Amino acid sequence: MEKLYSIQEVSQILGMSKDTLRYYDRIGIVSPSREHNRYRKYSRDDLIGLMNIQIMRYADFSLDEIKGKFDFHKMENIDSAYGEEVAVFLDAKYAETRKKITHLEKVCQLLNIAADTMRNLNNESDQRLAEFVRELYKDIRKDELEISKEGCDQHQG
Amino acid sequence: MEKLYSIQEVSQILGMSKDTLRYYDRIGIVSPSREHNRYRKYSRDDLIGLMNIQIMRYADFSLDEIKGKFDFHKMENIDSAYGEEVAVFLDAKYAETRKKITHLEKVCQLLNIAADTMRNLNNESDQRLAEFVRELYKDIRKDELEISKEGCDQHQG
DNA sequence: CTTGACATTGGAGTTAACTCACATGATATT
DNA sequence: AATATCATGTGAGTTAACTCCAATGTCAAG
Repeated sequence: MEKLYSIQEVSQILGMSKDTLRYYDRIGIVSPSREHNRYRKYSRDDLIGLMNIQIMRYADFSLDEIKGKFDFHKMENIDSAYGEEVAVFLDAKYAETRKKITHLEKVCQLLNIAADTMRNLNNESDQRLAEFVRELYKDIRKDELEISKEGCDQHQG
Repeated sequence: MEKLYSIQEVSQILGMSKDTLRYYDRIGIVSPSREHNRYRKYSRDDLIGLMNIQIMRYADFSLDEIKGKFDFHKMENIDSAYGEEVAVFLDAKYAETRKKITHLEKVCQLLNIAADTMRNLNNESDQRLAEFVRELYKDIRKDELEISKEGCDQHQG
């Protein structure tokens, strides 16, 4: 018979608060078995599930996504169709993440130029900042328009 | 006399909702002058302020940060001490942003390996994923510990 | 049998940056 | 005057992922 862990033990082992563990139970993400006294008892599999969730959260998956796509009861019997479905999902997340990186790279450039401008206040750096911001602003507006094309019925009140 | 813009015009020109503009007024970020009928009338300076805010939001500054550090009334008379203060602030934001990028690069790697694993289910890719996750998990826990060292009194319920 | 440390639940509070609903007032057109 | 379209302020709702609280139950030790 395998060892079962109390909520306190799991909290310490995995570094998540007891409230979070109870929350995950509530929303059906990891629901451990119970003792006769209704205390939660986490199995080794529960711990592994929780660790997987920590990884997914690190990878910026929402709890909804985790619940929808990575139900580990489904995962037991993986057929290749389901495998491919998940792979496609991961690909999409990858693309999304790359986009975020591109965005943040631009932000870094902006911050760099702006700090420089604040440090040595001359026309040259001023111009450079202004130019960069102009370019950026075009991008921002372009993104906005794309969004309102897809989602429709924004900003027209 | 310069042209003044109604809230509707500003909304269309800058692509922000009227509610957002009213919200910014409420919290004192951009508060335009009023007509006798209490309608908001945005000056050219107000528009520039709003565009600056759009840029800052793009750069992931919170409205609080914007309000605190980039009050454009202060900005009028920039002394070099204030300039340096802002520059330091921008530097910190830069470092923070670089950290985020590093994080997202790891996420990309993870997603890549995971998708690969889901596509061709063999021991090799399995191992690679497991290994990568192990490394990642160390990092995650390391970060957590650092946070609870700084902020103190977390996770010990 | 009381004390203390643990556990349970349900529900409310937190955060940021909006977003919406509503009752009402102003302006322009028919 | 009626209508349509704009504006106003206030307060409440939204979102995700917790986080906190209060009332209560369980259990081991002294």
